[in-house]
Amino acid sequence: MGRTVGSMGAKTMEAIAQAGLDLVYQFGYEGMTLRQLAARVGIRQGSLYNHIKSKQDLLVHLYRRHMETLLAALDAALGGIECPPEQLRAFVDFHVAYHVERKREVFVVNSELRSLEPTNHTAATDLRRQYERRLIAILSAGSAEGTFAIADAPVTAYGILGMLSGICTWYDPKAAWAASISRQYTSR
Amino acid sequence: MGRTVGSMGAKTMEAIAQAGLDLVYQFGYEGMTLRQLAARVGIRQGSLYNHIKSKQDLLVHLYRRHMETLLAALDAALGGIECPPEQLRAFVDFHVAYHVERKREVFVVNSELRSLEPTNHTAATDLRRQYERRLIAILSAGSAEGTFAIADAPVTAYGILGMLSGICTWYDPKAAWAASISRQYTSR
Amino acid sequence: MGRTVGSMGAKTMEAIAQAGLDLVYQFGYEGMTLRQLAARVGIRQGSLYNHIKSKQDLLVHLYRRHMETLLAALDAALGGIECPPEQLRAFVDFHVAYHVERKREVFVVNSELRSLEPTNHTAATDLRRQYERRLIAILSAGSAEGTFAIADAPVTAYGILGMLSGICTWYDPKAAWAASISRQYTSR
Amino acid sequence: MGRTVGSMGAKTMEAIAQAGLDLVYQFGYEGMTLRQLAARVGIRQGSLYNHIKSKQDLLVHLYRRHMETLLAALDAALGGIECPPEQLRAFVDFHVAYHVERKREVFVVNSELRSLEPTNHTAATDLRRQYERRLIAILSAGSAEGTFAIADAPVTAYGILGMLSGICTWYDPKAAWAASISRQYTSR
DNA sequence: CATGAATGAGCCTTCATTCAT
DNA sequence: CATGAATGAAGGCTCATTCAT
Repeated sequence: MGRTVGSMGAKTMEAIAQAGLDLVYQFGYEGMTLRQLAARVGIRQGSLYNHIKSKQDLLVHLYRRHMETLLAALDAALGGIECPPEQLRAFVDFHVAYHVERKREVFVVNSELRSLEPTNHTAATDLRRQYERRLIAILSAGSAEGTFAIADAPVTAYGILGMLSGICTWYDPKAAWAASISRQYTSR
Repeated sequence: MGRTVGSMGAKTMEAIAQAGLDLVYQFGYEGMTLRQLAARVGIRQGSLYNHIKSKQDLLVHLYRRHMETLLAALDAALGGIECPPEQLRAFVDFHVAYHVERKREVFVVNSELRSLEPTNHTAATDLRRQYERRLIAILSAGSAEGTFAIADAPVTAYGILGMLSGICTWYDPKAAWAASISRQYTSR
Repeated sequence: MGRTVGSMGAKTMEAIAQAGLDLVYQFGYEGMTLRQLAARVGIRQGSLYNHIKSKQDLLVHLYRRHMETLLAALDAALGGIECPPEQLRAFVDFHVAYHVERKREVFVVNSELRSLEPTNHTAATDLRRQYERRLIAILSAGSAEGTFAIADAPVTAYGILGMLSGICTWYDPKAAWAASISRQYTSR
Repeated sequence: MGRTVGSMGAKTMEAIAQAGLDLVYQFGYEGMTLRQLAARVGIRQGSLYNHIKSKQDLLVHLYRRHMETLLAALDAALGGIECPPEQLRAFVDFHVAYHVERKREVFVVNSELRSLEPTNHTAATDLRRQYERRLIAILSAGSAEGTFAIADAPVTAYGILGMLSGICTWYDPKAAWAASISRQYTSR
């Protein structure tokens, strides 16, 4: 019965990823169903399997997509900056700005790790570690040149990331008080 | 047919709540099953319904139990303190200490709100609001007496709670660096 | 909601096995569906899983049931007979009579081995080997006492079984010519 | 989207039939899938429909191919022989030799009749009946000339065919004991 | 001819829930 | 109170088949 309105060949996968992210954000991975997903995309349930291998595969796709975009954007943000303090400042700026703009992705990535099967869990954790390594490298370089007085670069890195992520949970650029916070921060 | 090892009359409900918390923490509300729960408690699936009305009812129970304990403990922590600055300090101390000790409950309560049906969602939100009101009251009192220079007590309260909750996501009393953080904080 | 006409507790499993055998015989293991099975038993599809673990488990049950009944009946048929020639005659009588009476079971057991998963396949083959060993033992004993002049007991056993099974594929006690065959055979 | 390695124009249908026979033999008609078939042939699933009309059509093709080859080979084997006893001997020789060499086809044709839809079932049965008629004719001729003392040619024919088919289920020319059987038989 | 993507029906299985015993 | 067996709904996934490109 051929192709129907609402399906556009190669763009279908993109639509699946988009709708998938929404649904996982809204209902959780276990809570969403592929029937919902298909309905949002505008295709029948079975057709999803022309684009993903399984429901789990969709989650993996979401993870990988997020992490790879994140890593690429970070590299772009740090590009050309040489001295560690500036790199650190750029890292912090980037991290908060990027994560605050993508609350859905961040929430999904943080709360659905438990739904990844062992193999995929490992792969996802590896990607995250690559991101952490960027910060560790900055801290190590600054420590080596004597600019940063830190005892242990990895431990410090985890501390910084934890605190920054904490910010992302409560900072909402559209909230009433965001303006005042922003003013204080940028007046450094 | 008769009672089995593992079920001890009145203690069964407590076991269900305990195991239920573990499972929701581990797999999420949608991800856990009543089969698993019954297995951990040591009874059959149908027997659960002698103690809970439904799966949703279990989640509600978990929420209520957590919030009521929290409110009671807060009242105990604030009891007898009169001046707002001391109350605020006590609130902060209490909040962090309490939440850091109950990461499982906190995680569940924060991430499974979406799984509460509308009515229960409202009830849970109401309980949380009671907690927030305690802080708002402290801030208002301090503002009224001129000790705190804040523009808007509720907004400030949400900001403080968000930041404190942020801490709870990364602070781990058993982590390598916890000692040094703790030293800095208590030496105020 | 509660128990319905057509389901009688402990007898349900027996009904499942009966209907299951019919269906596998009629449509093959892959060709039958659990919907059909449930319909024939008079319960809903999901209720089957209170009695079997899976569709595969049903097939395994059918195999085991057949083989264990067969082994027990064989032992009963050979009981008390001492001399190998008489044992052999009893074995042949038994084998043909038993298999001709259970064409459905025999067909299923012979044609659905390929649908058994590796582990179950092995288990089924082991049971069959037990049956063969009974015949091998008879032949060996007869050979040892000099009554049978055979070069290799196992090989002879497989030959005999193959030929007897061949008979079961075409001999039909209800067919037009069965009477004359029977007359010839019993006139030995 | 041109043509791919593995598909060679006109030879594709032959490859489909070959692979189809293998798969039906291995998994049964219901158990095999067109995905597997396409994979073995080296084309995509949809491309199969350039060569077969449906899955059922493949099975019909397999049946027809087997039966027509069989009938032609039988006619060749019987060609020129005039006297019924010699014809009967030739028929038996041919039947066993041919079927023993094509165990896969024979198994499929015997065990998948139930998967043929009514119309095709009839057609297949008709072809088989043509084969049987050859034997019936031989028996009738022999009976008419007084060489064979048989009461009913068709019934005798079915009996002979059943027994010969029985042989084909256990006789394996590559088995350890085949040599001795063969010696006995040919020394008639 | 081959392909990729779509379809709808159906499959096995699991789930939360109920209730007679 | 606990149990075993039942229920209906749903879930993820596969299948044969179609057709525009």
